[in-house]
Amino acid sequence: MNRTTPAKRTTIYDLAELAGTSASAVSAVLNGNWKKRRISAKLAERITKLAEEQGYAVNMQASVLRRERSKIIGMIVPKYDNRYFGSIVEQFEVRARERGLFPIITCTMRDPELEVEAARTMLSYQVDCLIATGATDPDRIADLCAGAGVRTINLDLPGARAPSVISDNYGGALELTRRVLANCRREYGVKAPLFFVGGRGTDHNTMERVRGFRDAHAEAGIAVDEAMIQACGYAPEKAENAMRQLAARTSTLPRGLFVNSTISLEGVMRWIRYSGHYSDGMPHLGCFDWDPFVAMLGDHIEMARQDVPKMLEAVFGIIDSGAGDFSVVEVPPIIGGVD
Amino acid sequence: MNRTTPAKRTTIYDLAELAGTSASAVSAVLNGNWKKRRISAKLAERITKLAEEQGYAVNMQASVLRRERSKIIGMIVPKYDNRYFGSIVEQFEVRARERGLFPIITCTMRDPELEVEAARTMLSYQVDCLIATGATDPDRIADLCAGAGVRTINLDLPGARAPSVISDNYGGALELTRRVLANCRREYGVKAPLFFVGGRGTDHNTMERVRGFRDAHAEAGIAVDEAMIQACGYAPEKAENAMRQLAARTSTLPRGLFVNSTISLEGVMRWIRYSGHYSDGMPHLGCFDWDPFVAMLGDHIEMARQDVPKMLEAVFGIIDSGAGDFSVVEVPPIIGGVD
DNA sequence: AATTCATGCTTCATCGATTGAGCAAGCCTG
DNA sequence: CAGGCTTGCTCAATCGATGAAGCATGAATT
Repeated sequence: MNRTTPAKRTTIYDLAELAGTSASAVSAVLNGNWKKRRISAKLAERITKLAEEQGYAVNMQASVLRRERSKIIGMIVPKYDNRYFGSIVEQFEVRARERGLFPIITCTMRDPELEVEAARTMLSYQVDCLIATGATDPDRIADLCAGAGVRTINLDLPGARAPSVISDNYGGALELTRRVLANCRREYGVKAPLFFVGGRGTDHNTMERVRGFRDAHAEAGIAVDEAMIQACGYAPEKAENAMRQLAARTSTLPRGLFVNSTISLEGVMRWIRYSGHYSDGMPHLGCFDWDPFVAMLGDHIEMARQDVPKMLEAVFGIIDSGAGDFSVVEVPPIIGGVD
Repeated sequence: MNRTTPAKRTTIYDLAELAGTSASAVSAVLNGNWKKRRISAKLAERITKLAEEQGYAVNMQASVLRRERSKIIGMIVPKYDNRYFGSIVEQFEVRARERGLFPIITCTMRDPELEVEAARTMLSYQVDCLIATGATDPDRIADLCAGAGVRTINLDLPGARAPSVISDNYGGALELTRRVLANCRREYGVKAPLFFVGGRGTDHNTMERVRGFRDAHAEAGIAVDEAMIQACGYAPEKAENAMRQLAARTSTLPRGLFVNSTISLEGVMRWIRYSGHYSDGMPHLGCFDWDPFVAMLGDHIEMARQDVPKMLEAVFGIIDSGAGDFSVVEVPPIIGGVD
């Protein structure tokens, strides 16, 4: 099709020739600072019209190369398979565009190697700022960026070498656990510990949630055995497996579960449906994360919905203010049952 | 922090000086074609080591500016709020990286203006190829790209001026409708039409699904009234509203519904839960799209899961082969109940 | 000894946009 | 009418990477 005419793109030089002026004037007009450069309104208009007619589009590579700031903002994100990360990404894009920044996002499939690789690539593309969302090793990324003089902000999981914006995992888990314990007491009259399943025992969020989980039990005067806490990973299969193993070693299953993400919940629910256990009645569930369909699964479920708008507001607050301290902002999640 | 030392990035010139050689040699070594350029293995190794030590990263803007192909591949996508688009984006990234391409994705919030704006921006960033996913006006985008000599491929919704990869909407809807009709007949013994809700009446996919819906009814000898087809838009609120209106004008609600996306289903389910209707028993549902939690909502639901891996295989097949004809590839969705 | 050839580099123009410096013409001002 | 100021532009260097062309050096061939 276009093989014959390789569609040479219009440049400012082409426009300059057509307008009988210099590339410099064209550039000034097209990037809006023609007043500063004392270009007449007449010429400005002529150039603008020509550019439109010719379907001119700046070559960002050339433009970025010359300028000192690229106005590109990067984000790395683990997955796109749940509403939490989905809305983070959506809001990130909206807010970036509002500020005239160009967002580039890359998904690292929860692979630590890919995370670093992705960060490096983004630096190659001259991002002005990089948001590391749910990164396994945020400090490694912060170091990489510091070496290139690029700002980093951690989101969802905190780091020590850049400002962080996270959920109040402790507070959220504390309240969530309280509610599920109360639900169990109300319906079944039991005062037994819940089973904590999902997440990585090494990550900050999971540790904080476990702490909240423990404290809520302590408040209620319920002892929690080590075996009742299985941070087996986030994947559905892993959570499903943890449930299977739990069932294998206890005669009476717990009447309440604390599930550490919707993704893990996927596995838990699958197991509940197909294992035949809990046929005498659904256990009370608490899920640290929100999903609209989970909310419809029944009245036995409470969720902690992380407050994505507030979190992103905090992130861009840091960006806009240029704050440099490595503090951690904790945003309370919204706790509720079926909405 | 780095305010004092603006962290001047290392360039090939810096490395050249350190290695006592020329920038040209450094470039040749670092981008791998030093054999072609007859650089000695000794020098190559020295430069490589130095680059590593200095934490050198190519400036892609400069590199892309110079080369004729950018190896950047763009995708525009309507939303990240459902599993379908989420997995499209994930797989797109994986496959792009496999081919040494740099994926950039942008979400247009189903806004036709933003779609065009986003396409224009991507062209500015010199994408080699643009995938328009679920675009309202794919041909407009195709024209823009053609003007810049950039390939486009339509995904999810077809266009006339670029190759397209879509689901077999007709076939999927036909089979889905058949199953829901059969379920209704089995459980309730009724031979009444389903209610079609969600989607945009103007888009190809919805029209094809309506066609499948109609043909399945015709097969079963069931007449379908115009009012039973409400392509009211995708948003949950719109679907919820359509249900409300349906209930307001009929005395007996249909025993089966065809819901045109999980997003619309969100609204439908909400209405079912809170309106008080259907308290005598859930209607049989068919949903054109898949979600793991929807699959757990009960045994009254059938889903058409669009085959994302196959679709992306087709997309990259077209990219790899360089095919130029504007044909439409239709990939059959996977139909099933609770998985 | 003269010529050819391979090897291992360096030089320099180039991609397109940006911007500091500079220049010419017109207009005031004293 | 000389000197200064404003207006409206152009020139040319620059950002960093790339690759065609060219230039030494030494080895091989005639």
